[in-house]
Amino acid sequence: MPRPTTSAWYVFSRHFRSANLPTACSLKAEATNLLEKVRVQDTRRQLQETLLLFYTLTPPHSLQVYATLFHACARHKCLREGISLHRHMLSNNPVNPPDLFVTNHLINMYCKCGDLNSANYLFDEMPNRNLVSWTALISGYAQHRRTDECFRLFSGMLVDFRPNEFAVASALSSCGERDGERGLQVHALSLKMSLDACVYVANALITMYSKSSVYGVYNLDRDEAWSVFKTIEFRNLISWNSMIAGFQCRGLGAQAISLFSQMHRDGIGFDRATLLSLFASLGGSTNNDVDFGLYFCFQLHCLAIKTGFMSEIEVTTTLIKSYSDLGGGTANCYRLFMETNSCRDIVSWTAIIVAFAECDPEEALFLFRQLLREDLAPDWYTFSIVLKACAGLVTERHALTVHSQVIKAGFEGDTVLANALIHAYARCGSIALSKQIFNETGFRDLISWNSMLKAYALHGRAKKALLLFSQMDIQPDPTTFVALLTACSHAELVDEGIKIFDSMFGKYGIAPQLDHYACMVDIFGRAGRLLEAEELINRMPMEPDSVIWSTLLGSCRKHSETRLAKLAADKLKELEPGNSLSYVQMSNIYFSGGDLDNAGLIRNEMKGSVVRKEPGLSLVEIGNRVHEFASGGRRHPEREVICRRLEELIGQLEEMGYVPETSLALHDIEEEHKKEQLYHHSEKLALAFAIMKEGGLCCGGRVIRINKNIRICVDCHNFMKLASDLLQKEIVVRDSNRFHHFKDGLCSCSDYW
DNA sequence: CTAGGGTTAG
Repeated sequence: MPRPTTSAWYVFSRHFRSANLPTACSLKAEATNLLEKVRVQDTRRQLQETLLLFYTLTPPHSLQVYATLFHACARHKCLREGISLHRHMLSNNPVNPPDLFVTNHLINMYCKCGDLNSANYLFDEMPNRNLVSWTALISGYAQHRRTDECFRLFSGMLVDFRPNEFAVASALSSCGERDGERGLQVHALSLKMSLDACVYVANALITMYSKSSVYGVYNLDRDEAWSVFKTIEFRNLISWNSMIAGFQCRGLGAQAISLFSQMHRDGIGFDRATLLSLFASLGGSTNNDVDFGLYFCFQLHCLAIKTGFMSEIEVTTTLIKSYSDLGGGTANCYRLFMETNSCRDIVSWTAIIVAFAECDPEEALFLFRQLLREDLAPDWYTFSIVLKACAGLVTERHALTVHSQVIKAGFEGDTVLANALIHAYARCGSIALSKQIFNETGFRDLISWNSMLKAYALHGRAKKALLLFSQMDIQPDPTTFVALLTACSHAELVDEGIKIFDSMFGKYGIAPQLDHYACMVDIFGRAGRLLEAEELINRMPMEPDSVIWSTLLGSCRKHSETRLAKLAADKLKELEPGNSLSYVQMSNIYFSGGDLDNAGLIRNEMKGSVVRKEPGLSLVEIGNRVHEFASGGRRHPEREVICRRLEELIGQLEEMGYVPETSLALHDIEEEHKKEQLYHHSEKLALAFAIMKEGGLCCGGRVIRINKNIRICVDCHNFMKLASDLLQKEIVVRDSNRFHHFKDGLCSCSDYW
């Protein structure tokens, strides 16, 4: 697709680049014309070059030119450039009183760039305002989710003006997820004023209804956004884009794609906004699988390359996000990021850190350090995602560092960042720091409470969680109850759990979802009340998922309940054929029950299939370096020494009464081999390594932290308890499920996990 | 000038 604006710009810039300034200046009239085109499609970089050129031209300039440039600054969110242009205008074209037209542009520019204070100031100082001034300010507040101010402004406007379609549209655009009521009122107002047929209003209605639609099973026939879309007589590109974005924000990727194909068939064409919504809809979709998403992501990526849209940083940024959401590989994301090269900004940096944050937090932090070396200031988006990466690391060292950077950057006390810190400190084992942040946060939202409850649950502090819940001063949501029920299940609080589960709907009107049923199955199951767990599964209003069955299977394993275990394992195999748990657990159950034949059968079945047991991995951090241990320890270069230290330790522990739990191991090999297998579980190797390198331990050498990818086994649990006593050290193990704080021979979980 | 359009914690 040819890009006329680009070629026009190049004619202009050639004269400029070749330093042929007289020629360029003589093109001043033409320049105005070209500047007009700059605002339509060109990139931020081209705007910056245009501004450089503009400053070489002799003033005075027409206000029209300033207005055009302010518009371009607004579109590219170039606040710094906008401010210098504003100053330039004030010193070269002093107009008193300020021109209404240009001031409206200025308000728009400051709004779009996020400087609402300046916009508001200009607005207040205006001797007279028109509808556009009001509308620009309202949409500015709308874009920054300041709903209440929007409606105050809107009512203020109604005093002096009869709203037109733009004013109504901006009022609609200010409605957030929870402002459906107000949205309806504005819709009614637009009907009264006969503005509802106007495409501007209809487009805003599509967006408003998409955002505020109720959750539940999606039904196209009951989609208000869709019914608005269908009735628009003359749809424009924005109508289509808004509808695609509407599907996107409800996670309906397949619908977004099918609307796009219809667009294509109807010959509508598309722009970058279309692509942005489409990519986002594929990444965050719930109604189609990953293969579908990756397939269309790739197709659209090709389309974007062919049509030249990959030169736009926004398109690349959102594509990075989609590929990372769909598991398209961090390497691909990184390649895309590298291609952005010259126009990288803080948002694209944040996107690439997002791509790494969960699967490779260390790489994410490495990227963050690289970012700090650039001339870009991390914003609170960046910090929140970096803290998420910190939560995936072994020690709180990184979280502490980032915390100090958050303070230096002036974001201290920000609720979102406080929430991220609560989460990060808790995940790194420092629940005291979580609580400190929680206490010091001036404004706590639902996520703050949920994060703190979750932190207590993770550390098995059920009583504290329940106490905190009783102090909660806002409406809980489904996540609140997941945290509470998890806490109960980790502390054998069966009756409390039942009470909470019943109160969910009875007292708070929240219908239990799959997560909550899984927690209840866990509560019953761990406590050995397996029949009650089974009964609950049978009367669930929805189909149990793999989490429910693997939870039940785990409980059956703990209480050697073969019949239910077989049922759960079969269901799990059906739902997740690749999950090794259904084989491993079943074989263990048979084995510990002495049924070697069946145990062997299952193991052979597993060997014959493609399913492989997830290898146990433990991470321990020594002297600012993370060391990874796999079961058997073959990977580590210092394996020999570590094994010798471990054997020495085992000898000492055996004197204290440590008996290897060989009966629980998976293998029917020789007793000695079994022991060997157990001895070389990754967390034991990690511990041996940590005490070998004792000098370099963090936290004053008192606490050893180990992160594990799967649940700790009974034997390692016994081992850690005794080791904490022998070594007089606190050992903190985070497994896939929760934290275990071992101290003086005891574990914080009271052996119930 | 004003409707849609990149990164966001549990």
